[in-house]
Amino acid sequence: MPELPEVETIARGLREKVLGRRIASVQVWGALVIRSDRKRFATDLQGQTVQALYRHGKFLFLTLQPSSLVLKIHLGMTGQLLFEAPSMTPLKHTHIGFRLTGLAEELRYRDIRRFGFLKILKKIDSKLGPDAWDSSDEVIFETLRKKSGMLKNTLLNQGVIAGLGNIYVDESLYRTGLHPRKTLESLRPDKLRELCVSIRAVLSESLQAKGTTISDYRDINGQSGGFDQRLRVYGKEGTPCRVCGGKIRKILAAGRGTHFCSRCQRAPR
DNA sequence: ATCTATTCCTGGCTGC
DNA sequence: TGCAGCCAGGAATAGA
Repeated sequence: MPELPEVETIARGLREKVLGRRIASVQVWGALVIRSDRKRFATDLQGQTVQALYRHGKFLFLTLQPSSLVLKIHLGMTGQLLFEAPSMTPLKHTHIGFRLTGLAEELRYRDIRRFGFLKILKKIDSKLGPDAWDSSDEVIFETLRKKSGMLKNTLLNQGVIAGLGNIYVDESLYRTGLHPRKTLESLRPDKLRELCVSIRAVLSESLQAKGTTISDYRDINGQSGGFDQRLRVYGKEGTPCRVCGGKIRKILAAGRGTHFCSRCQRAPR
């Protein structure tokens, strides 16, 4: 499932390929992933040049000229952006194809579970908090300092900090020795600082490995990520903690499978 | 303000 | 081997 490092990896690859190119045509095989006016989708995009590509949290924003419209993309759980030869029969669950001028391959959006979506907007919208990677440590620290609630809930909330998903929240909390059900307001400033450092370290390491491959994540070249081997708690329930030998457990928190070390990460109260 | 439950969806896994 | 049932979860939304 693509979280910040995976989406950033995709964004970097995409920029190289699509910036400055004009969208020659748009093929729609499955319109259900389009969350704006479906009738207008292809015609709005055709003839537009991709001026810039931004990532904010797990969202991608492609700004288009001359219309100034914005194509907003979220990959959900299983969304993939792939470059394939137009002659190649689209893989099952491929929904949209973009032909770009001067590019032999076609950019295709594939999404098995269809939790992802594409949307055309008049301008970049943002209900998101500061990006977990692009913002300074100070901004992340100050943002979290003003918040309350359970760590797992708050860190997953994209309106607070944008980009963290289930995997990286669990991994960050593990590294800081914090139980996912602890509250933000119960943390001393130095511990919160430590959490911020852990978040950045996990993201940095995963980005270097080009992300984690869980489910169907692939970058634009169809490559999977390499961070899987560095996961310490996510998907490791029942195995011993590498630090203390305690048992890694899995509970439900914030409606998500939540992994932690029963010894390193003490439950509140 | 914060939290939980629900909806969307399909492939993979479990158990019989 | 087949198949039913369950599980995974990001975002949006309703309701507590």
